[in-house]
This record gives sequence, structure tokens and C-alpha cells, in this order.
Amino acid sequence: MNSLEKQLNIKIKNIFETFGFETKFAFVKPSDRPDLSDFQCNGALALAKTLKQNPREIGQKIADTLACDSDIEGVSVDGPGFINIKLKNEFIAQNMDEMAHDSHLGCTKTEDPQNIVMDFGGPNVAKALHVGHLRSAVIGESIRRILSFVGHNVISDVHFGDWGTQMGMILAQVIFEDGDLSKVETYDVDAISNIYKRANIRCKEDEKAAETARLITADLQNGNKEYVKAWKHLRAVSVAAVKENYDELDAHFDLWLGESDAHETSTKIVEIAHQKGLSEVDDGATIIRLPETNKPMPPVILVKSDGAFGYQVTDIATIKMRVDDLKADEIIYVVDKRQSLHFEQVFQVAKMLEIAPSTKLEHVGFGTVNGQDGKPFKTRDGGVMNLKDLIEMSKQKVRSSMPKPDEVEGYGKEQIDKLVSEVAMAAIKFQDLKNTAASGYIFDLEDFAKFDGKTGPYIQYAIARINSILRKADESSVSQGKIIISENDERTLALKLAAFDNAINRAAADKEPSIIADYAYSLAQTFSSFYNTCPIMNATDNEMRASRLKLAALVRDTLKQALDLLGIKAPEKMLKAN
RNA sequence: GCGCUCUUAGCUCAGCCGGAUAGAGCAACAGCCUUCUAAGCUGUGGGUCGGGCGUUCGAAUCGCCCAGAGCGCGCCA
Repeated sequence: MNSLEKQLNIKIKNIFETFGFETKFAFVKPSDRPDLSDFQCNGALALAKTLKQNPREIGQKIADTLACDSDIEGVSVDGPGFINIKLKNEFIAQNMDEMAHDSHLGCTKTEDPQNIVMDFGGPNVAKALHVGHLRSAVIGESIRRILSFVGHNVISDVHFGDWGTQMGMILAQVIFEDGDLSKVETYDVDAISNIYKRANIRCKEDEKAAETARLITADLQNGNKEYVKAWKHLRAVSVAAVKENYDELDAHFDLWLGESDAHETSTKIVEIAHQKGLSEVDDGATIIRLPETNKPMPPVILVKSDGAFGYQVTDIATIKMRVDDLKADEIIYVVDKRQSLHFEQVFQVAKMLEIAPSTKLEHVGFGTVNGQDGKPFKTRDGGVMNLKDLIEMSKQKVRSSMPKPDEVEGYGKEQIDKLVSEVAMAAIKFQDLKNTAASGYIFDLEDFAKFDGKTGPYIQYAIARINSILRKADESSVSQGKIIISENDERTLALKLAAFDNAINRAAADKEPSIIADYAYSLAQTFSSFYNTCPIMNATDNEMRASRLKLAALVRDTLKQALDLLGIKAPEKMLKAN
């Protein structure tokens, strides 16, 4: 089904065409003046400019025609030329009924499905996920879900950091500590992580150690068997650990490829660059110079002077693989916005090498999670906070507001743990997704366990209240009712529901989950008002009761869908400690 | 030095391909639980949209200038 707004747009477009107006401006939006109208069209103002005519006259023509439509209650032209449209209650009600019976809640799928590859992981071997990985995973996963929902074929790849200098650093450190690599296969995640920390310190202090690490990295990349064997173990252990982390975040990756998988193709990229005469050797490194504009464009380093591949050639090679193997129409990188120059360079080289001629390359940059000082977040000892620890702290806060196991019937330890987890993750994720991705935010543990106002748990709570009513009402009969709009609050709620499709489309177009977050909050808020003024179970008659139950169920389904697109779960019940 | 991004209520942020009275949340204050979960609802106060100039019938939104902040700028990824 077409959403109510789309149906209105079709009506408006037809009218524009009848008058021979450019249809670019033939669309409505929810009214800025709910006191005057449900929807408004500003097209007459825009048309007036190009046609050099009076906007009010143009508006009146459109309004007069639209007023004849049986779905329209009234149309007026106000101010300089706003077309204010008021809909008939029956039209809104009928739309709600259709939406309630539509498996996609009135959201139309794209007419042009694309193969989209998403890159939003970027974890590294030997490094536990930290707060910096939170945003990439949460935002990326949400965009993945949104794009899938509108009908694209999305393939997500974690793009494991397993081929860089940190590998040589770890191997060098093991050799330094053990004398050789014989014991590597006994090391678990924690051991590896600690070795990496020590390696990092030693390489920073000792230039010779850093040099050795670089040489080992190059050797590893060139296939040194001993190094490769040890590397395989390190990678396997890290992948397993990181998978657990992503499972907890509910972030899904179709592919668990890494930089190392692009190794062969990287060799090809260097060849292609050479054949096209684009590369040159400078200071021992193989580079590609980019045309200088007024913007600083450092060259792209394909092969470093020590013989190892730089991360840029790996990214370029990965583009080629995604185009050749995965038939990517579009590749989206959800990565810290500080890397924007890197992606500009990589995209430009991909263009110069003609490896992705018809693939859209896009970097969705997000802001950093900052500490109270406004700088990227550090723990008190100067380190980065573990993602796992962060989640645990949030859970503890949430747990303190929950009943103890077995205080509530049917809620033993397992059920309480599940509820705590769902609420804590909702708080964390919503906090991260409620603002536009590009803006950073100041990390405050309190925010990650907040329940009031514009938070994830607020929306979960609205859902739980609806669930509670539906349990009492025998949900199976609900869909048989017919939605009737009589009260003002019912009308407002219905119009808010009708805007779901619009929110989805904007979020998909902009790759911006905060639009869904904002919508979900606003819908929950509208419902809460309705809940306070319009009795559902005790409605004046059976028809109204059936109608309101159906409307409430539709709100519940829409909220659940919206939360799902944010990667947030909706518990059946929300419990609170006494 | 060059470039990118940003500056909106006490705080955190929406709004920005020009349009009516600039919106939320938090915080503050005042109300609402014998009725569907008060993690809720209703109301009040709070803004020369960093400053200036320009384009326009109309600018938070577009352009230029200035001030302030953050980030980035070849062998870490």
C-alpha cells in the first residue's frame, strides 16, 4: 500500500500536471500549523518564482481542484501562498486499517534495489573492542537494517584489521619474550591482548624494536611460513573473541573478511597502477600522486619503503573485490569522520584505476565519543574503555532499578538478566543513535542507563504498556475491529502513524538512523498522550474499544519495527523495583 | 600554513535543496495515580539562531567577510 502521504502526493501531482506546472514541487509535508491543517504544500510559492505569477493565485487554483476530492475535508490558501489541507477522518481511518493489515506497515519498497556492501566493523587482531567501535557497530548495523527494510540487498563485511604493522609488532614481541614462536598457539585472547600492549610500549620507546616489527610485517605479508602459522592462530582467537562482542551488540556481518584477504588483489592493484603509468617510486615507497587542488592531497602509498602494503592499497583492493566478486552497486563505509581524507584519496584512486566504474562509493562519517573535556574518551588511567566493561556498567545501573529474581512471578534469574540486557542495550544504543551520526557526544555513564525522556527505555515502556492492554483484551480478536477516528488525540496519533513511511525513506536516503530514533520517540510520545486522555478498555462502546485496541496494536507494531531498525529489542513487559 | 566540519534555550541537540508563531530532551517551577504499568501525562518560565554585510517579497537555512572551537594534512590503521 502507499502511505497516506504518498497518496496525497499523487493527488497533488495529478493536479499540477493538469495545470502544466512543474511537478518537482508537487508534494506535501506534515503541517507546521496543526491548528490550520494536517498537511501543507508549499509548491505554489516555489512555482510563483519560476512562473513569475502571484503565489496565492496559483495556490488557489490548486486548492480549488483539490477541494473537490472526496477524501479532503477542506483546503485553504493562507499567508503568502501556503496550501493548507485538512483530511476527512474517514480517509485517515481507512488508511490506518490498511496499514494495520499491511505486513510492511504502509512502507513501500524501493523500485530500484541495489547490491550494497557495508563496511562498518574494523576491529583489529589482539585489540578488544572499545568505545570507539561502539558507534561504528551501532550506526552501521542500523543503516544495514534500514536499507534492507526498504528492499536493498545488503552485504555487511566486518573488514578485520589483520594485516598491518600491529601483526609484526605482536610476533616480534613474542619472539622477544619467548625466544621463538613455538608457544604462540597456547595464547588466548587476554594473553594476546597483553602481548600487544607490551609490544606497543616497547615499539614506542625503542626505534629498533619498531624497525624489527615492520620487517616482520613485510615478511609475513610475503608469506614467511613460520610467521603465517603463528598469525593464523592470533587471527582465529581474535575473530572468535570479537564475534562474541558483536553478538552482544546484535550487529550482524555476512562476511568476516579482513585486510589479509585483499593481499593478492593488492598486488594486482600495484600492477594496474604501474600499467596505467600512475605510480612512481619515491623515497623507496611506491606511490600514486593525486592532482593538487586547493586542498592538501597527500599521495597514496601503495607499497611502503619496507616492502609491506599500506592500508590504503588494501582498501583499494577491497573495493575491487567487492565490485568483482560481490557485484556491489554501492559501498558504504561507516567509519570515524576523521578518516574522511583517507576515503577521498581511496575513492579517487579507485576512479583513476577504473576498478569501480559504476559503483557508488560513500563514507558515512560519525563523530567521536568524547570525555568530559570534549576530547575522545579516555579512562582515568589514560587508556580506552573496553566495550564489554561499558556494557557491564550500564547493566549494573539498570539492574539496580529492576526487581530481584523471583520477586515477580515468571521472572527468574534468566528472565531478569535478559530484561536487564535488553533495557541496557536500548539505553546505550538509543543514546548513540538519537543524534545525527556526524555529531559526537560526551560520554556519560548516567546517560547509558537513563529511562526518562528521549531514551530507548521510554519507547520500550510505551510498547510494554500496549502489550499489557492487549494481553487483557485477547489480542487474537483485535485485527477484526475497524478503526474509527473521533477524538482529536486519535487523529493526531493516526497522522503520526501515517508518517512512518516518510521517516523510513528519509533515513534510508540520508543513511541517518537518528531520523528513525526521532520518529520512534515522537510516536511513543504521541501515544502516551493518547493513552492518558482516551480510555481503551473502558471506551464508551464496543466499537470504539475495538477501534482503539486496533490502533494501539498498530502503534505497538510500528514502534517495534522502528526499534528493530535501530537494533533495539522490545521486551514484552517492563518491570520496576518497588 | 592549507583544508574540512561546526557555533541555535542554563546543558545536550533537532530544524538548514529559503517560507507562517525556531522545536525536542534534560535541568527548574506548578499540577495529575480508588480506572488500561506515574520509567507516564498536562502546564509555566527560558532564544537579538556566534558577529557583520549581501541576495530575496521573505534568511537559523543561500553567498561573502570576521571571530571562536574541533578535526585532518606521505610510509600507524
